[in-house]
Amino acid sequence: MGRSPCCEKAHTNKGAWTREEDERLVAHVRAHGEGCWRSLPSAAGLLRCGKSCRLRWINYLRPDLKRGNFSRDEDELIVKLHSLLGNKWSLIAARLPGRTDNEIKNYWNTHIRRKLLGRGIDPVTHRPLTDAATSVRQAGEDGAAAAGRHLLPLQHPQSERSGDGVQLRQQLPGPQGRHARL
DNA sequence: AAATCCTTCAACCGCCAAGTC
DNA sequence: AGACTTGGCGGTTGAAGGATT
Repeated sequence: MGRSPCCEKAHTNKGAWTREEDERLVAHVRAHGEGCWRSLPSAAGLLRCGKSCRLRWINYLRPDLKRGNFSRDEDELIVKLHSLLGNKWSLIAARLPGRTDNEIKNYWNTHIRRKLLGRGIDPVTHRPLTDAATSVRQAGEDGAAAAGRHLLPLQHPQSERSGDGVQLRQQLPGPQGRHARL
């Protein structure tokens, strides 16, 4: 289709945000709200791509973020929601006030997933590993040792993106639809 | 004390769906 | 109706810091 790039990459900064960039972004959003992310960088005097600004705001700068360690309740809720929704991190995040999809995704991959594997539970199916022959085979290669980074591609393939777990979502209260947010 | 390995998490990438013209 | 733009999502990467050897 020939999409235009989201920004002029040659003229944007990448990598970690500086304090000054954070301050500019926060000041701009406070003054103008979360408007058009595409035009925000130039309006705010930032050499960043709009996507990058949005991500930085949502995952780090938003004032209502909780941050800090996950409580036991949150931990259990994430597992429960994941068993219902799969890797729908934004939907899971919508039910955890003050948490972001990125934060939950990271927490899942670094903590919960390993914990479930340690308990002999398949983190994909949420069933005992011995029950799911295929999963066991995968987990054998995967193993607890691989619980860290570069995990196996999780299930819920592309096709599910379009389906989007509508039925599952209807079982739960709260925001609905693909763009349900906090 | 230095080197190496491991873990964490902020940030990026590519894709898709919705919205607009 | 369809081309195009934009926002948003999930997967992945890589730097930084901690743990281990």
